[in-house]
Amino acid sequence: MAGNNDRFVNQIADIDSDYTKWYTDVCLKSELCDYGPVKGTMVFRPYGYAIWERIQAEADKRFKAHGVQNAYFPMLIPQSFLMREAEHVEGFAPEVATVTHVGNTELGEKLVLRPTSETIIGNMYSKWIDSYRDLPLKLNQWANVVRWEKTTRPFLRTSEFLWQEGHTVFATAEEANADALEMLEVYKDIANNVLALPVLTGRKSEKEKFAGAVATYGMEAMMKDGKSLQSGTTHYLGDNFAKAFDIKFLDKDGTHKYAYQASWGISTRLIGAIIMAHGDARGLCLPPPVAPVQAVVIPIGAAKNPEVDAKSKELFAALENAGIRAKLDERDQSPGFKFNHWELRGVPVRIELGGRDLAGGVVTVCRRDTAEKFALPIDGLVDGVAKLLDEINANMFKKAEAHTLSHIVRVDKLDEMGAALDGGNFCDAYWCGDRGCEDKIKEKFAATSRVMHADQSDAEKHKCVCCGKKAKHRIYFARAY
RNA sequence: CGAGGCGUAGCGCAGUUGGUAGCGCGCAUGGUUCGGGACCAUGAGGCCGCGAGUUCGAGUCUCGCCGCUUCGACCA
Repeated sequence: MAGNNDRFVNQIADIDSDYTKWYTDVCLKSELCDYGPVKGTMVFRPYGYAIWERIQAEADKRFKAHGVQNAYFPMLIPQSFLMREAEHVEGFAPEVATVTHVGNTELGEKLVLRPTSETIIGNMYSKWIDSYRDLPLKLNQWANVVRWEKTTRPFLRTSEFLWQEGHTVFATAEEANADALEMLEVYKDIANNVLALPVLTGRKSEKEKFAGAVATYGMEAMMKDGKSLQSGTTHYLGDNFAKAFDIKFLDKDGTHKYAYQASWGISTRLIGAIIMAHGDARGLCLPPPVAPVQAVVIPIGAAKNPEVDAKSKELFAALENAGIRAKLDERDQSPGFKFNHWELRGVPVRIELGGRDLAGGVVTVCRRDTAEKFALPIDGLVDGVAKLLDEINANMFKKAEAHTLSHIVRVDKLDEMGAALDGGNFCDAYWCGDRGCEDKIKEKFAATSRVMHADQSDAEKHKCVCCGKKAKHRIYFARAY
């Protein structure tokens, strides 16, 4: 099924034998992105950027519903800002790029390219917040950030990447922590319903926590190779940054208090998640809500059949008018070429229209997620396609969820972990909470703790998978990107 | 930053014992085609990563450098 013609079998690497190569092939050959001239940087091509724009639109809608407004803060941050929060410096220092010169003149205070904006936003918030009446303050920015990573991969890890970072401020610790948890649910909603991506959500271990946070919560998605991808994080920052940046407000009781903060982010890494969770031997498979092209109309034999030509134009216009992102492929290429072209690019629905269809008053429809081909009547086609798009989205989620659930195994003994991980599984395990055990598991199996299980009720009845002492948490261990 | 691999056309590669560069895909033009990657003809496209050395002669041998990449360590 993969290759109709031997010549093209190798257009993208085989997904089963070389997943890594398959991934980069899909990224590049479906024209999502390209490598930038500077190592580790990535160019978003229009097709890839369009996916990001869809994610942005869906996220903004939800942020707005949570009272969040968009704003923008500068990319250049005084180096000293980064130093103010001890854990924060330590965590980010190794990967921060610094601007030292302008022309030939050395700068008095060096500037860093933001690796994240807690510091500069904290600096501004301290000016803007005076009273409890100014709270809560909920801002979000869509921005680029720079983190100079050693090894990079398109979408998953690049020296510069695009994301959104929400920064919220509250009068109380409870509200701030609740915000971090609420936003995690928003992210889960986006993952599930926009990206058809099942995720595990929960609190992260101290080791995996954001540098400067009191608590970090994350959502983890399982890729087709069984590795986990951290797909979004929310942080309860306590008053750590408030103290570092002097964010205080005069409360109702007339006393000055430090504010409590949360921050949260999702990035273009989500596009990598889509690729790795849904892609197959034919390439990309895009969930309809983010697909730049949801349905492609392919006329067959239009050059010799004016009716086909006219009808395909008419159907295309009808789809567009109904708000379906459609495309009419009238290129002078063979149908098979076009089929493969759009399948590689993950277009959810293909509509074939030829003389044979026309005679029967139907079109031939092929859905990308299942490869099923069937006829749909031309009358009412727009509704049929709209329904099909919803169904595809639901099915893609179901399929990914089934894969995820069937690849989570309970592991009670350390020596079972290696086999479980090698089999592409997440390990559902109990853990004593000690960093030493996490380190040991990392060293032995190259796996890390991902997020804590939603159900912690019986954790203390069990023993740590690593050291055998009384467990504190139920948590997932997995190999991760 | 440690260990391996690789640098030849846009991409993927071949290049025998040293003799001045080839294949497939892609691209361009014309024609025939069009229900799963069409075919024919013609054509464009190369600082063989860079720099030294050996040689009458280097893509090929030697040394140095640079770049990329896979696996580790570090991370959204």
